[in-house]
Amino acid sequence: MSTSAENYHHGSLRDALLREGIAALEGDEGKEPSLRELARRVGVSATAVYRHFPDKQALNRALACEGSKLLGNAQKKAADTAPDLPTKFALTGRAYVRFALAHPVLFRLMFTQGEPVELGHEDPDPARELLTDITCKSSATREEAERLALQAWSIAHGIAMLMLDGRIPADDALIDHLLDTGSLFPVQGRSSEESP
Amino acid sequence: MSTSAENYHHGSLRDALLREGIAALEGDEGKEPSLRELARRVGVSATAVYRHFPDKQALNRALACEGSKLLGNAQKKAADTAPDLPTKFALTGRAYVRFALAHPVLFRLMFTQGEPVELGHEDPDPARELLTDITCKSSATREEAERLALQAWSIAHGIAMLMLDGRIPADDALIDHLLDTGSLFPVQGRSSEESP
DNA sequence: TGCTTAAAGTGAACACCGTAAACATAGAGG
DNA sequence: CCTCTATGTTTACGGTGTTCACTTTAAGCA
Repeated sequence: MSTSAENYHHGSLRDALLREGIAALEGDEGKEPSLRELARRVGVSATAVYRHFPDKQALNRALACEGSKLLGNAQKKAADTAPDLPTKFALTGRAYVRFALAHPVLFRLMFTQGEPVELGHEDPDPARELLTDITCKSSATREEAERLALQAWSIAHGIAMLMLDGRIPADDALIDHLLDTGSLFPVQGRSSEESP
Repeated sequence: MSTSAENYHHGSLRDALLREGIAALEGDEGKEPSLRELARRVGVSATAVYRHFPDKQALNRALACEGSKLLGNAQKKAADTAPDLPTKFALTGRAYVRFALAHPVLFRLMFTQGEPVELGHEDPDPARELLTDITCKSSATREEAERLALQAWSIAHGIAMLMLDGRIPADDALIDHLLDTGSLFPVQGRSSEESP
């Protein structure tokens, strides 16, 4: 009797905390749940959490990690529906901003954590990996590709944050309008007419 | 004896709170000071704050407002040193990101507030005003100018946030590298061949 | 099988926090 | 001079993250 069920010692508290934590973050309440509140929901004493995470920040980091995976999946799914590279590029950015708007608290948490989240052991943020992957194929030099990736990331992140903070109307059309850099990013118009 | 000195009834608590608040936000401690801590620094009981602000969020909004003025000044100063429009555009963006890096807690506070800060009664964010002012002079249509302004704001804000969150190295050279949109934003190369 | 042991969960306690309510004081104005 | 009101203080409540000493439980070894 020790497969993975929730028994006396609750079995897998860690997983339950992460699950309930993500659920709470995605819920409509605009605030991240307190440690005690989370423990309450899982049906466990507050201090039990400390058997699995050294402190609240560590819990948050784990949740942020979970969020990064979700974002990565959303972007990958979006990219897969696109036929060509420019479309992939555009849809990836759109998915990024939409994810932020769909899960505001989680998205904020993912970036508010002190250090960048280390997902697995070696591989970095899947979102970023996908992005550089795309730009690499459409730029001459590697430096140019990296710069393009960072610029694209910055503009998407900026749009997301400004919309989250109510500085810019969180309008779907506006997302595309701002992300459609048109003449801006060369990747948009270069895949078919390569050499100038 | 009631000019503006700090007397028995402390005179101008409101101003003192704002002053000490900004000082605390600009200090090296990476955390925004608690209401009680702030009151302690000013030498007043915690609940005295509530005579001047309905709650902590209101205090924060006032501090954010103060911060917006500081940012506006920094940008204006940067813009004034530039001879031509493209340079103004570039230096404004650079000042924005540098301000964020120089005052991380304050900058975050300015945007984390629920609603956008209303500075005076009518006039909006001075930073944004300056920006649209610049893009208006370099774009054909008003729509094009607004889009350009929002895109520029987004990329600067994105860079600032990503650097603040440790996603991107907070490197001065990198700021310019990413902000130098070069072929990206048309305003860069248009001021000399524009017909006024 | 039974004993030991370490992992996992508990409750009480501490120092904070934001906020509310009742009370105190000082300076202004009739 | 005496009152009134703006501004401050004390006390108190519920919430938080975290520590500590304690109990329970399951697993491993004799």
